[in-house]
Amino acid sequence: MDNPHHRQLTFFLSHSIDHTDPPSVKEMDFFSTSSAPDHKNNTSTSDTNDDYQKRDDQHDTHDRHGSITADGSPTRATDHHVNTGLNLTCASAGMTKSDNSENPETELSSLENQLGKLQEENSKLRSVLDQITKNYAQLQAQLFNALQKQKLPKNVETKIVDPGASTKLDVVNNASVSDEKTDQDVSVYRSNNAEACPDAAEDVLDRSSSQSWGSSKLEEQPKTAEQLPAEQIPLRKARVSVRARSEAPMISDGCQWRKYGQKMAKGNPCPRAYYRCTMAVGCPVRKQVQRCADDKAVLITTYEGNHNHPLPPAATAMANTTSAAAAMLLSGSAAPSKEALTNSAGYYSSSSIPYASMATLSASAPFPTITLDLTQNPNNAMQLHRVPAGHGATFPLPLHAAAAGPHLLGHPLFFQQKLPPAALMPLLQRQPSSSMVETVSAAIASDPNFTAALMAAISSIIGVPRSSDDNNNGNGAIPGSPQLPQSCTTFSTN
DNA sequence: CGGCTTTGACCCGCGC
DNA sequence: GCGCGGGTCAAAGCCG
Repeated sequence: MDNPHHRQLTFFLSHSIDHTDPPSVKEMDFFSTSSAPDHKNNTSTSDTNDDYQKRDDQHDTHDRHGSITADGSPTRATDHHVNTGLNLTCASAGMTKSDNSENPETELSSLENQLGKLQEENSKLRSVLDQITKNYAQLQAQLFNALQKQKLPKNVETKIVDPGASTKLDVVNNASVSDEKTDQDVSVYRSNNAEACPDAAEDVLDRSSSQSWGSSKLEEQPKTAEQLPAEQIPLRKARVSVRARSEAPMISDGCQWRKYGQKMAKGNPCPRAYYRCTMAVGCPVRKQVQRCADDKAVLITTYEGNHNHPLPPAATAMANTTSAAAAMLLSGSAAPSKEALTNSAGYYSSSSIPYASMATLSASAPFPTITLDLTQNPNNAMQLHRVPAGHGATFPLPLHAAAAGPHLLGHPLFFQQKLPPAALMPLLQRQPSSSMVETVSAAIASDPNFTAALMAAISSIIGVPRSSDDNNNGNGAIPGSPQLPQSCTTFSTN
């Protein structure tokens, strides 16, 4: 459990921050079980936007630095619901019981002193974050320019896209030989993405790379009236669905939505609501919100399209998350290797793969859909959600075979229908009404394997072994950074 | 009054 | 061709 984060921490320190004197003690505290009580017990329900924003900011900071013991606000630390896997705690380094036992005044001043130091450190980290944000914006612009150049000749673009798609199909075929529907499903998938709409895949990727969630307006090239429809239509062929437990009628993802329709879906007593983004005129992003027929506590939110405007920080995490998922879906890099597939073909037969991911392709799926299932708690993550036979084939599609700790690792990615998994859910379960943004981002951020897979996806798309320079929320573009939410923005949901 | 929700109608794709 | 279901439109109403 700790290892992945330690790796993240180490990586970050070695690449981005000017730590003249690495605060090893503080880092130790982060992962120290003794000083980091299980924050699963934190059950704060205050979830105002303000709180959310704070946590979001804080979370970003943790994701990036992993070495923040506190941000100067112990209460915020305790309010932090997101299981980042860092065992974050408000306990300060060196604050032991023995220290508190005598000389209350001395102790108080000591605490204040420590608090001041923590606040100072926090401000430093924030300034670092600001710098990273700026760097990110620059890199994003550069990436966009590079992608634009790369896309110009269509055949070249196709060249980039097709290998990924074929790889994916091959992988699927090999991984699901036991399912007779596989070929059919694959064919459907292929037709949906290549034959029926030859430009769909590349368009999707185009959009993904140029119109990602939260992408800056600076990146938005003026589009002609003819270009827009051509881009948008294929774009909406791919979707990212997020399943989460929530009592709220709609998860708060930081965006502004306007409801434009509601329908009763067949087979589900709960109506499906249709929303479109209203944060910018003409934003093509839409989402569907519907409760799961089987479990009404589960809210299924399906995102479609890419924002054509900057997103507020609170919205970028979700955007990044869905972008990453979509990127993996579209790039065909979700499955790193056939070997990996083979190894996990037993559906989590080994407990050494706590949260293996899997994917399904459905013949009934009108478009490729990737589902982030956040409804599973770690204890259930091993359970396999088999897609009903009538819904298509299910193939294990491990995004990572590495064992993750019993926390937030593993992101079940389902291609249409559910792909169970993951370990993200305990958070939402504890705070059903809270935003998913932090949960999702925390989970993904905590999974270097997912990030690695994403990196592969990105590489397959742009043909450059680049890691993470795209982050709409201005998250630091730390090359090779395992913090997925900070790295996947460019290749977004469709 | 502007923005949002509601809701019935309409369009379109798909399967039979 | 027809029916069904998903998705969208747009008028009407509501609300701050």
